[in-house]
Amino acid sequence: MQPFYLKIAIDTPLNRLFDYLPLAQTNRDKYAPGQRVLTSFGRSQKTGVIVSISDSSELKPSQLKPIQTLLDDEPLVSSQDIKLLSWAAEYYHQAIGGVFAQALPKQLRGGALPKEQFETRYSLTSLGQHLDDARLQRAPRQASIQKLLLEQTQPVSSAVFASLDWPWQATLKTMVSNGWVELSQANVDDERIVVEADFEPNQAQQDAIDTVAGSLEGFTAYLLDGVTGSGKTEVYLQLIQRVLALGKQVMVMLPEINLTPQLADRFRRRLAARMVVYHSGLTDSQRSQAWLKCRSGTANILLGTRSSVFTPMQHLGMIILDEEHDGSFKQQEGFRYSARDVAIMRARELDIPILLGSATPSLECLYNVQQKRFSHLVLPERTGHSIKPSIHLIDCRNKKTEHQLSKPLLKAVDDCLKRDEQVILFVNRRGFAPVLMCHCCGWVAQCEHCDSRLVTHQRQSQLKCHHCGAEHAKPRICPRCQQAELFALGSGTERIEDALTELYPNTPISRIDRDTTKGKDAMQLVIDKVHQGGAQLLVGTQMLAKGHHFPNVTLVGIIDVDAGLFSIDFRASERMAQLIVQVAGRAGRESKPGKVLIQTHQPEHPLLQTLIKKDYAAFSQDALQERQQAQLPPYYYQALLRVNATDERAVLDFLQQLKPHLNAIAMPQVSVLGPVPSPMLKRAGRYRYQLLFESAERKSRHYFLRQLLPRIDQIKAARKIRWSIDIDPIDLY
DNA sequence: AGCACGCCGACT
DNA sequence: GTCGGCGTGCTC
Repeated sequence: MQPFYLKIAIDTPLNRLFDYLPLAQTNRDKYAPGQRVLTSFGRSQKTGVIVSISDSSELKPSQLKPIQTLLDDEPLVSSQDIKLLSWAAEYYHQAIGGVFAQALPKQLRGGALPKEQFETRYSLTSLGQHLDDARLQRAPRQASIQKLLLEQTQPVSSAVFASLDWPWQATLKTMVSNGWVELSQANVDDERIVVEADFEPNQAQQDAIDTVAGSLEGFTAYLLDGVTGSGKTEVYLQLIQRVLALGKQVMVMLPEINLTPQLADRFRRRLAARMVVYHSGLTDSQRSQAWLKCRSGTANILLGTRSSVFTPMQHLGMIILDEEHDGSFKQQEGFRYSARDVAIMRARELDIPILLGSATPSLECLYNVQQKRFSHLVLPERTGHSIKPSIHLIDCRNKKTEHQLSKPLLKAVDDCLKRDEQVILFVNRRGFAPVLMCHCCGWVAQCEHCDSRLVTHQRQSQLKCHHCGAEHAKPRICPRCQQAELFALGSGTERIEDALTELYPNTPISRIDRDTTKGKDAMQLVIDKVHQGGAQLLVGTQMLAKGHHFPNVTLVGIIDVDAGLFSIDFRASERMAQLIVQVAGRAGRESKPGKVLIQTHQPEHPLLQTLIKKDYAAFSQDALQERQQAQLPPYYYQALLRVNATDERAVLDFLQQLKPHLNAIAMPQVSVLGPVPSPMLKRAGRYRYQLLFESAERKSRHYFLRQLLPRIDQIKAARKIRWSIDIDPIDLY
């Protein structure tokens, strides 16, 4: 018999597949790519996924071990998904085994049986519906259960009995054995009644629906561009209905967990569909159940966050990704990827449409629209439904401010509070102050683990690194010169909150940032408080810009917009504009449109002017044009090579040896920025350099890295140092 | 990445 | 003697 080898993806940082022998006396047709296997790997045991089956191996048969167990008879991962995962591993320079591990829920990764569990549903039999009154009077518990079930029009889960304060299980069991209550197995979350009638779309919505519905077969990326309240969700709903009618599944992705319940409710009221939600808040078994139900087709709608982009779907017919511009679609640590871009790739491979929705589209997407790679669907503002807030700049040049609050802003706050209305003050920075400095010697609190400055958190008397999460007690004296003259520079939400408490001692103030909304219900408590109405002040970070609408807020103050205009990060001004538009959109209602005041020292900045005089669309056009005129590409692909070692010379030697290689493979489209000057910093006895690669072309970046990485391996000095590569997943297909 | 092996100095 | 520090090499 011809020997064959199993190429297996195993969860290890080593970026390669591992060859294993099949079990003794087994035939080749027992094996298929996508099956999980249990292997002995090194000294430990690991589960892996068969990626391919091959006639050859680079290792001698004596070096190979057989697998220990074949866990699946049928492939758990489809060949299309194997292709997608292999692509993602290569594209994001990640170890393939790790990528496969991420794509499987924890239980399945551990080798659990891929068995769907179905919830039991209860309904009355016709016998149970017409029980004798006298008999029920003698059995009050049975009567209560019958009453609950009589109210239902379809079989229900045991959740309906939750209101009973006695052990209903035994009584129910009796009723089942008497033939009064019937058990059935349920699909997922399909216990719903469609209460809302179909909505009549307006012309723009209808046009968008018709355009997409006209080409449900075949890949197209659509940018659905519409301001808050223009009815994007309605377009989604109608298109979902059409795809479901074809017997296919739809994947709907949102940037954050907090946004899922709202949309899930809306789906339940409108769609008679079998929906599952998938996000990091689920338990392990909920996750694997949701995953399996998407895979088998038991569920036909998946509503999920970034991590759900790899969920297998048997008959996926369309992908919808809402708030396309949102940074939460990027996984920033570990396996760095952009769920938006993976979703686009997935749609392309499956040859199905993908809808990217946003009120403030990213420049990459708008550029792709310009290049005719994406199709642009615009929903204009709906008249009379939501009124555009008025935006004004406050020129802060040469003006006195009280804790960064200017006179005109405070005047507007006063007026607003007098009218019993509410105010949002937006500060895009948590904590008390971003810099802690010594007045005597100029020492600045720096994080020793990374290159950022430590932020003062006065409430906990701590210094925190917002980059890597390091925390220290706040020192009382300067660690360098021992003088007790430390002062906090700049302000974050805590400091603005303090200033407001002083200025408005009788007005309720809520602070909304990651620190105050950590608890399970903390966010909901704040929202409830705000919805009670009355004069209130809300201070917060970008959390305010997402999800919740505050109808009684009529004034939005943006404390400091200048940082967004001059950051080295080329995406800062775009993000700033998105935030202004989003925060503004959260406030006011038809009868009381919001007013937005922006404090700035750059009132004549052209991008700011365009944004306030026109709108986000004009701003983004200008921003793209500005880059073109400066001969800059619309966006960059970035990669960061981190090099560190125990002594500085080793790093310098390494860089010296790397230099000729860089010269040999450098291409005009790729610039090597670095070593980045500042980060030559001592870090627990280690020295560290960073090389930043920038390229405007995806192809050249990948070519470059593919050439470079093996050369790094070749350099002997590399053995003495550690290096890692980090790729900013700002990529489109 | 982990983890074991092995070589060397320090200490009961 | 032997405990443990970390430099080196390996995982099919």
